[in-house]
Amino acid sequence: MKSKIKPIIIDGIDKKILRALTSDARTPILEIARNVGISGAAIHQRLRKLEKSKLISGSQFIINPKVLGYSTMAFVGIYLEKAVNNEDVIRALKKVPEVLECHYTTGNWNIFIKILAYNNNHLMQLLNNKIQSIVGVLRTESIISLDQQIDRQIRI
Amino acid sequence: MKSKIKPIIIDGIDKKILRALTSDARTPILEIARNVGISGAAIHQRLRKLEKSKLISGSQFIINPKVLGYSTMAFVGIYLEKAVNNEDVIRALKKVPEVLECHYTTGNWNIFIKILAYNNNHLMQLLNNKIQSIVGVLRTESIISLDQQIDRQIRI
DNA sequence: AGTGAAACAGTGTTTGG
DNA sequence: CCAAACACTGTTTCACT
Repeated sequence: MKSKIKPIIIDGIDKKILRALTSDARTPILEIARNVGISGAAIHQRLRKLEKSKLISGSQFIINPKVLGYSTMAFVGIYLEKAVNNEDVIRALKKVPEVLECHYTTGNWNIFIKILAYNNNHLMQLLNNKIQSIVGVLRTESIISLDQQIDRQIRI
Repeated sequence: MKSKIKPIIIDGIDKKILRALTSDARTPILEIARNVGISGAAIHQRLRKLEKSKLISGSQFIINPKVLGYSTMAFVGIYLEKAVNNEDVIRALKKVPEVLECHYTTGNWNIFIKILAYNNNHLMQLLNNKIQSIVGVLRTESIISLDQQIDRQIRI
C-alpha cells in the first residue's frame, strides 16, 4: 500500500529556506533568519512543518565518486523472464552497492538501473557476475555515460 | 581541460565520518566524535582533509518531489542532427528546470536525460514545447519510470 | 602528522508571550 | 511570529605524543 501524499502550500519564505538548505545543508538557521528577515525560532518552526509534510526527506553530504576512482557510469536496461518474481530481482539488485538507481519502466525493458564502476572492465565484471547472474534476468543493454552535464534537484 | 583527480586514502575513521554525514548532513561533529572515540578537533581536521580532496562536494537537503505534485519521472533519449553544436543543446536543456540529469552517451542516442513532470500530460508538453523544440534535436524516445525502487549514493 | 583538553563565539531549540 | 534563555556545538589554540 502506498502512503498518502498530503499536498502542501509553501510560501516565499519557505522557498528561501529550502533554497538555502538544498545548496548547503549546514547553512546556519540563524543565518537564513537574517537573510529572510524573521527570527530563528520562526525558521525552526517552518522547518518542522516542512519535515512533517515529508517535503524534506532528509539531508546528506554529497560524495564525489570520481575521487574514489569511479569513472564509469552507465544505464542498463534489463529484460526479465515472464515467470520471475520482480521483487526477488529488486532484492538482489539492492545487494549490489554499485547500483545507484533502479526503476520499473515502460517500454522493452522491465527494469532500468543506473550503475557506477571503476572502469569499463569493472562494469563488464559487474554485469556478468552481479547482474546477469540474478535469477530471472534474461539479458541487459548498456548505455555508458561519457560525461554528465547536469545533476540537480527539482527547482524550488 | 579536465581538472586532475587526486587519489585519496581514507581509513576506517574517515568512513565512519562519511557514513554519518551522508545519512544525515546535520549530524553534530561532536556526536560523531563520541561514536568514533576521538576528539571533535580530530573529526574537524579530517573533514577539512576530505573537503580539500573534493571527495565531499557539498551537502544538501533532499526534496521529495512527490509532495510538490511531481508524479512522473522519465528517461529520454535524444537524437541530434549531425551538424549541431552539442553545447548549445546542453545550454538549452539547463534552462529547463524539470531536467534533472543530462548525459552524453554511447549508443543510438546522443544525449540522455532524466526529467520530472507533474503527470504524463505535463511530460508530453515538456517534450513537445521544451525539448523537441531545441534547435538540433531530431527526435526523442521516452522511458517512463513506473516506480523507483533504489536511490542512493555509492557505498563508503 | 595526528591527537585531545580547554576556551569562546555562535548555534539549535524551547518557552512564554 | 518574536525575544529571551539555556545547553550544546563549531572552531581555534596549544601542548603533547
